[in-house]
Amino acid sequence: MSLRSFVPAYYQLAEDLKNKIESGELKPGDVIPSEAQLAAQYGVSRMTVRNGLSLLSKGGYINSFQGKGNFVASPKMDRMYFYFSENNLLGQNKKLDAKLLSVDVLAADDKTASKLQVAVGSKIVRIEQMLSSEDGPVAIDRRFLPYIKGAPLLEKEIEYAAFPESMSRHTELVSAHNGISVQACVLMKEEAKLLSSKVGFPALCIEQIIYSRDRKPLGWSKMICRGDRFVLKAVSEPYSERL
Amino acid sequence: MSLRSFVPAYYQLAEDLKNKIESGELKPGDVIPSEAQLAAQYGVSRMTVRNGLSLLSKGGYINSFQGKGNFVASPKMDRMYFYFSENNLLGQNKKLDAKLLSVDVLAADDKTASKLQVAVGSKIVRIEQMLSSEDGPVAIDRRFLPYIKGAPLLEKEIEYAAFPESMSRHTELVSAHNGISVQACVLMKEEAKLLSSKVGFPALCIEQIIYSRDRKPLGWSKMICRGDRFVLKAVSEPYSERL
DNA sequence: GAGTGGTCTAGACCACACA
DNA sequence: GTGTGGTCTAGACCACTCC
Repeated sequence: MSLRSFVPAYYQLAEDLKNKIESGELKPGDVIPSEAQLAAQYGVSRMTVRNGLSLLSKGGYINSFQGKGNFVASPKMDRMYFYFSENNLLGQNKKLDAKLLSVDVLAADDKTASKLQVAVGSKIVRIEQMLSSEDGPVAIDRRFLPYIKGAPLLEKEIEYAAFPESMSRHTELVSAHNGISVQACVLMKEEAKLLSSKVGFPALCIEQIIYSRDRKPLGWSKMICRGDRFVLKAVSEPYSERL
Repeated sequence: MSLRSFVPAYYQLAEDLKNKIESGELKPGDVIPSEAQLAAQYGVSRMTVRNGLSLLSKGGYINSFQGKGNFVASPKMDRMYFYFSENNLLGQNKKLDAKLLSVDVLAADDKTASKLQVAVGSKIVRIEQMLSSEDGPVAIDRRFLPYIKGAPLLEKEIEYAAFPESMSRHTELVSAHNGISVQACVLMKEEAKLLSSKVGFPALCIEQIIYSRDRKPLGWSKMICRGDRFVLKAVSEPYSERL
């Protein structure tokens, strides 16, 4: 290639094509010039072209079909992403403050045992905390963990009381993943009191189960959020993975 | 390489390393053998190794640092995603049935104008529909679109009344993206009636704004979902993008 | 058969990190 | 300086699609 600026050639190529896609010059379904053509056009080798195209592919801009060509993809608007950690539950700027309310060791009841896939009556740890923003109380979070003596998870869990945060801190130790369900509910008496709200007011119930790499539940969290102070936001493309 | 099976070499390498990561042999933070070492070890060229590593990188299994090495990544448990379209709002198996209630052309009030970034009083289309599962009514969806005569979006929109579905059908024409917010609310009189429920019962309010590629709002949807029949589920790792 | 993307090689030079 | 990943080349053969 002749005049190389500071950005890699494959990146320039990807940017060029991306711009053509976003400007509408290349529409979804359109075929992209063949890799050989692009290589000639940009004066680079085919591997460099492929490097650029793989960027676009990773970003969801194009799809490749062997023997046919590279085609502009339709944006997947049905797949939504959001972050779920204490730093961004309420948006980028607002931070939540976590206050530990209680830590108990108790026997698992039916529901908890089923969620954690342990025997009914086995020892579990319950951690209760309150999350507040500058506006006041936002949510009550109750976590349940199997009581495993000496498990690093447990000890740190009690020390720093923050569910997804602390869990992800431990993923240095265990590869894990995470499932969330969001439901509408209303505040019960105790929750309303803790959240300085009123019984029957709308709330979000966010349940979270964290699994180990072999799909065993490591923890179960149930968060009750004041409806007026909590909004869950999601977008159809990853926040960071933009080209 | 000597004995090649049916899968590409780079893929085998990626699988090998993935298994080592998932089995715990390689833990998050661990460094992976250098590309040169892997190349020698597997008897392939360095580019082939890099091809395999890029798979792992794309899948979030490893991170690369120039001059340092490739490292096993910690799973990002704070990044959640879910699908939001009528076919999977309630899970994979349940399908929602959409019933068109009304279509009107009216003048934008303050709120709608602001959401759609149009002038107050300008013409907009309002489409109201009810979504039901086999269990009965689930949600009321109200959509607002700028009234643009002859816009393909609008006409099809009225024809097939399904928000994310129909919108994504049109993304063959316009690259677009999508923002959702989820809030707790309670059923108002009219909604309760339509949903065969009662005033004050918990509900989810899901607002969705679809943007064109130049970030102009193309549509605004506000969905009121019966709390007892609607659960939003999200997970921390892609279903499909697995290695 | 001609054209496409998929895989792969055996080198090369560079930018960066670390000692 | 040595080792690492990042970029790039100029070829090659294969599998696939379409004619």
